[in-house]
Amino acid sequence: MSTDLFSTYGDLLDRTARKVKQYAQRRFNAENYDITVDQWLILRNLNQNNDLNQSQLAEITDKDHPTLTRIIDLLCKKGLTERRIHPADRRSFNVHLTELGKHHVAEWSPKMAEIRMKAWENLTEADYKNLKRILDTIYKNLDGVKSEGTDKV
Amino acid sequence: MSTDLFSTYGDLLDRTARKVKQYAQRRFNAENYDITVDQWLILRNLNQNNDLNQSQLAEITDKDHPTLTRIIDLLCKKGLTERRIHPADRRSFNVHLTELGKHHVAEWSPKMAEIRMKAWENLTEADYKNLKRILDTIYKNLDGVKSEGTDKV
DNA sequence: TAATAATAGTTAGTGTGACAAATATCGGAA
DNA sequence: TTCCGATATTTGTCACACTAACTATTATTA
Repeated sequence: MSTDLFSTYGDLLDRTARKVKQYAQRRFNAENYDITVDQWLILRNLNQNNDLNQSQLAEITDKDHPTLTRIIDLLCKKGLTERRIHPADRRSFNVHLTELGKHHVAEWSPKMAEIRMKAWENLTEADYKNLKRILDTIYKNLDGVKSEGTDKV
Repeated sequence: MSTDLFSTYGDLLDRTARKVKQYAQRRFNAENYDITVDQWLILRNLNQNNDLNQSQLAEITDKDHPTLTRIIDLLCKKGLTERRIHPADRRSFNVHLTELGKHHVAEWSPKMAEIRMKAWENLTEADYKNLKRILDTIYKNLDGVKSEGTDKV
């Protein structure tokens, strides 16, 4: 494969991901939803699977632990989640979506879906499937190669 | 189009872009290249088009101005670039790739290309073209809608 | 049981992104 | 010439990503 042709896919991905996030955030702000895109990701996952501990939540949402710690801090400050001590393991917490949290997820979900759909104008379901396949392949190609060539570090 | 099907493309994009960046950064570190992925993007663009001012550079690289200011600060600290006063406009600088900067671009480029290619295993040129078309369409769909619905903000 | 390893989570440091506001300068109109 | 709206860059603040180091707790095992 030609090296040149593929040389900038990383920048392309980066700039598109940023655009998507930025667009969503602006729409959130416009609706006076006091929430960030990443915080919403956590809420959405908690809504489907409440009372996970932070490690499980980090796994599901592809966030690293320090990042998740801070996001949970912010969500707790807003009263949308709370940390409940794990009955059997005092090292870990169950992250619990509060009633207020559930309320906002229910209230905001329709608009969130609408906001997301904006990106798909002029694109088809086949495009989506292709995109998903390609991105998943890229992810897998680069995943789990943490130690490769890192002997000098 | 079904709303559910497309609901998580944002997370998919975000996580893939992060993986690509993370992989590249680890390889950079493994090679003892004292540079970040975003700094490299700037260097690469300067190499093709030296002595742009920061606004032009921000435009080309899709960085906002404050971010670019800080990246240039870091590159200047490393001696890879320097700010030269614009002969006609004292508000702006020409960002100049130094000899050291040029040297590193030349030295590092082959490895950078190799690192980028890793992501494309099991994928074809047609996949790349599709990916580019889809991401560009998404970008355009969301671009220039800054003010839409932002009346409350 | 005491020492050790592994796990859950937090904190700190650096780099980046978005946004708002400040500063300096430029260019044109009154 | 002076004023005023644009332009170029910087600074400050908050949020997130990644690494490394740290605390507390649990599990292992000698």
